[in-house]
Amino acid sequence: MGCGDRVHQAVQSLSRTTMYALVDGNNFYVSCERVFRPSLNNRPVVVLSNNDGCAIARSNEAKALGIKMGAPWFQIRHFEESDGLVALSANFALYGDMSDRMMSLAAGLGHRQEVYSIDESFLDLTGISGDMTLRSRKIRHRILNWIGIACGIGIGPTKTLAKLANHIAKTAERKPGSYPDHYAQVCNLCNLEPTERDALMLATEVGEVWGVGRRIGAQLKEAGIHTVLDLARLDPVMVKRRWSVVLERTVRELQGTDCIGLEHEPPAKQEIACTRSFGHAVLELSVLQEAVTEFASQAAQKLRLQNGHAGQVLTFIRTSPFRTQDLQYSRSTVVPLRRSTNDSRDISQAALLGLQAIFRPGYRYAKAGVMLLDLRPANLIQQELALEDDVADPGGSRLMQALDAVNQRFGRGTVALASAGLAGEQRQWTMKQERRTPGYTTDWDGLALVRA
DNA sequence: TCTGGGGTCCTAGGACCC
DNA sequence: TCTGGGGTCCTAGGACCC
Repeated sequence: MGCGDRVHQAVQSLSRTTMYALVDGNNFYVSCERVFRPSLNNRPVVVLSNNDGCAIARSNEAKALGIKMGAPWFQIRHFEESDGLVALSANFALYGDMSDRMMSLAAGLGHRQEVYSIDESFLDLTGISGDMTLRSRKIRHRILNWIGIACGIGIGPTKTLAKLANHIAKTAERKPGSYPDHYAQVCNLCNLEPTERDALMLATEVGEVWGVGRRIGAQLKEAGIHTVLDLARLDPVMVKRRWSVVLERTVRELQGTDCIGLEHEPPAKQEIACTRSFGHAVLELSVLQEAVTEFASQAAQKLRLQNGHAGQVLTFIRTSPFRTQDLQYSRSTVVPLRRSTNDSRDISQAALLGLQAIFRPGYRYAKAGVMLLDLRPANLIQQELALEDDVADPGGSRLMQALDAVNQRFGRGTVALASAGLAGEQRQWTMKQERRTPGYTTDWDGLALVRA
């Protein structure tokens, strides 16, 4: 052991060594669907994005067919005939509800939890005594038994290493022989001898690392860095100079230095977006106006839900980049609000003003969206002289509360702004969803029937 | 014919201002 | 002959994540 290593160890023992777990549901959306339709077990299944556009979740059997993440449905639908592939429209209300249940059980693993995405959470295990691998297997078993979702659990001294361990745990289970079998389902990198850990890093491609995407991955390989071990052995200072401060942090995390840490509470959002691709190409301004009004009101409702105000409204429209034969057009614009607000009417008005400014006739529009920017807490209200309308209902907040309450009780879109147009089939821009499963846990009409 | 949605952070160029 | 520098805002795009 060199002098530098000894100093390093001394520093490590002074500052308590961190330990994180990452709990991640396997093929999450597909697993949620299978809980209520066991007939889907052992079959290739994909869950499709909005518009039934592309695959956003795949069962192991679907992965084995070579179906890639994000594959367009029209390119893979032949597997329906040839291999019995089942495709379902995404049912996000169901997945959100299953997620809540899974998260509450996963929380039992550590003393703090950061819910990172709908199917993943980090747990802080720092300072907990006992066998973390055993403890993780018990939690995993409980989630599988009580909720019906299979998870992979990875443990490491940094979040990036916990992510890597999680990848190993899931891959070892799905592809026997890819890693030693005992890493399947739960992989704890904190327990390993350096030679064991290096062997795992050597067996893993650099592109699997959290923070290394397609582009950076290709650049690294170009530079002769093929495995996680190659990346972990680079000099962080060189990495910062040649690539970026972001990749430097990733390298340090792979070397065991905790640079990211757990988020104690979700940070305040900086923007709220509502964007959609259309079921069919849209040419008329009037149709875009309906869609933009609807997106603006939905974004405003999200904003009210988190008790915020927005200072700016961004509107964008664009053609389909996949239709290379079409003339392309993509523009966005930001309209500042006179005063920050969460009132659907003011926000829609601003969004429509923006649309007016960027709309050009003669294009086949494929997508539009509204984003709320410059967000702040609603309690920081800028005082100004009340206008006549505002005297009875300052800021329109009582009207908006009533709107939200009605829509909460009777379903989204029961009460809407007139410029959003009529609901249902008369709208020319709504998305296709032809393969939707029932809301098994979120809708009384969707309850599963059990026959004795 | 048919290719998602919601986020974050970073960079760069042009317009404009002093 | 010789034409600054720094700041901000806007717009666009790239990279990553799930």
